[in-house]
Amino acid sequence: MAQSTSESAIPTLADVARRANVSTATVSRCLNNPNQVVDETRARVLQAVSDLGYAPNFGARALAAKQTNTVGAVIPTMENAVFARGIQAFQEELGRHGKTLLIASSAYQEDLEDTQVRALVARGADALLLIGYDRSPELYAFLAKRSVPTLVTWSFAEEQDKPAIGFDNRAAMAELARLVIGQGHRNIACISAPTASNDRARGRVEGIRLAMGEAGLDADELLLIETPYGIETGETAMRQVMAAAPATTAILCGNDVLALGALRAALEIGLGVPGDVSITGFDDIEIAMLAEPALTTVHVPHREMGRRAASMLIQMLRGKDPPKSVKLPTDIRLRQSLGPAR
Amino acid sequence: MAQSTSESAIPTLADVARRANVSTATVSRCLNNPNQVVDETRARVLQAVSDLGYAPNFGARALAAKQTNTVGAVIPTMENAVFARGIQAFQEELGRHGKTLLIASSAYQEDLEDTQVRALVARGADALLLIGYDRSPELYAFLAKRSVPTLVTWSFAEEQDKPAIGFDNRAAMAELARLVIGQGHRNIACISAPTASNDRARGRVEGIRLAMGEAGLDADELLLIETPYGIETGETAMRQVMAAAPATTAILCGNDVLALGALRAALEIGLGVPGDVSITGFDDIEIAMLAEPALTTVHVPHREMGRRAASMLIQMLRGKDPPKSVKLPTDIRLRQSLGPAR
DNA sequence: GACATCAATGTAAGCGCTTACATTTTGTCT
DNA sequence: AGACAAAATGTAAGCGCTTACATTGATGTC
Repeated sequence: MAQSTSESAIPTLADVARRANVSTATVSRCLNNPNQVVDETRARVLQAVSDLGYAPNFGARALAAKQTNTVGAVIPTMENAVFARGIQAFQEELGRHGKTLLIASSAYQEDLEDTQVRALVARGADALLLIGYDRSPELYAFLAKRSVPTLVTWSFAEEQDKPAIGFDNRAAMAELARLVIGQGHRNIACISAPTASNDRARGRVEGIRLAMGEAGLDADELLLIETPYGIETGETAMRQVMAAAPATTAILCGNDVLALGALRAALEIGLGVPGDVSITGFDDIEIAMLAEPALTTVHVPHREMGRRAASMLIQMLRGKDPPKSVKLPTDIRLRQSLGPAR
Repeated sequence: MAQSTSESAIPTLADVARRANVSTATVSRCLNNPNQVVDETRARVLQAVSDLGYAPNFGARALAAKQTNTVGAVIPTMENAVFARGIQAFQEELGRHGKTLLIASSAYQEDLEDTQVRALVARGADALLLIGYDRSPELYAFLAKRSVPTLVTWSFAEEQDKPAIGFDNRAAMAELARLVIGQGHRNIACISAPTASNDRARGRVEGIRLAMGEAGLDADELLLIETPYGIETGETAMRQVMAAAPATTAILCGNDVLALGALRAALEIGLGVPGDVSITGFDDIEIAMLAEPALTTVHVPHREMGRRAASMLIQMLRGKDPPKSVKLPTDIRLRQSLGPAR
């Protein structure tokens, strides 16, 4: 005594077929191409499905159909509201097309990202969303070999040939830096996320240097502090900046969270913002506007990016010609944390 | 001409076996129980694996082994920093035990949660993490039938028998409300997330009513506005509150984000906080401390909750006796947004 | 009425892996 | 050196599903 319709074990396609008095093929068709099956039969099958509480076995399905309707994404962290938002939009759009999203996080570690990408592929991700360009050639080669459509996002660089949808971190930050310099600031510091294997952070720093150069400042004089993502770390970095270079009047931060930390540290130290020092961020997360003083920052269309990334990936999945990369516009949100140099 | 070692197709176990001159069983063992294989053979196999760029097919593996080392989680949204943080910790701990996390989000919709849970199970999730208790009996029945270990989190209620790790939303909010009332507030309003199918939100509202009752206030007089998660929605709700009941002196919000919105609206309307009205939150997200004035709120140990949830789930997976539910302590963070009634 | 056509359904061959069981190799003991 | 146990490896049967191909039966045509 083993298999039987009434067993309490997990029901399979065959159980459903038996109960509905049809073949497994018909059940399968009911589930995947309902209109290939005549109404009456379909009703009977669906009834059996619900009677039994049947749910298809994903692994078996993937194995047989050689596709999973699953898209994978590896993001540096979920704690960053920015990724969270973009990914949420990405997921919503995917859902609209019947695709499921698998998320993994790399904790900002390149080797972990490598592992996660492979895990996602092994899991059958039909396509992948990756943040930024920076990763080992081996990984790219692996992806190419498995021919997994891959879309780079949160970054955009003319010189890269991989499909991407993002924005020009360098140009956006340069624009902001020009504004800062235009306010008379000459002693500038930057608090950035670690730039190793993070082209976005690197691009932003480069943007500052670019604007400094244009203004006749010595870009090498930029005081740069790299520190992991976090309000606390931003605070600490800010203290270091002011200890190392008390004459600093403007601190451009690589992202809003770091900027928020810097802001807090400034107030704690007794520095007025923007009276004594100006502080800027990047990303324009919701609270940037709520900070006291409100944070001048670079606004990025995260939700749009997420949504369009999904569309592009779906298009790639359909085997269309590789889509041309998209550069999304960013714009500066001028708020109180930036003022003229003292 | 089709299959062959040098084909550019995706390599399978059989390809590896052929190249290493062993059987597929040996390759499988090398990958799963390395010490069952003699060193020399293993080296040869591993070499073949890397030569070929082989990665196991997850679906096939799940199908054959009947387990996936995957844990699923359905969260209401990723945009809420609170879930993001807890889940991040959850994932880290799972990773330490060789498990992978699959995340799905329900957008705060009960039916979507149902769908997602089933999808996760179909995908082979060996266990599930769910937020709060509220969901249909059918879903619970389904989970029981498939015998998927399930852990409820972010909530804790004595009267529930499902394994859970969380905190007592009602008691925590009641404690805060007592403090507010202790400051002389009598005209109290609450801005809450929608309470339908959200026992956490409901518990928090109940907590306020409880404290009001204790203090001899009429709990029915509590002005309650329900609105989705968001700073903007919090702002709107705050305006409604003050329009409907200008005498209100304290607004208890169901979460920090709503409170931040309320705070902003208050300042816009020209109300001093806490001079004219006091505002409190719940969750103690990072920015609660940074708001101006800093937000009085209930601190919740999210990371610890996530970490311990992972441990519990792993224990459940090992088939240990069902773990007893855990109630984590919360504590009030008194900050400037709460002051005596005017 | 015989036959072609087409829609609905059935049959059965895998998909890539794990694992129980069978077989071979190695090592140990007398 | 032979016998035997243990270790290493091989063989092959599925796991639950999709799908190419085969079969059946209805409908329409001349």
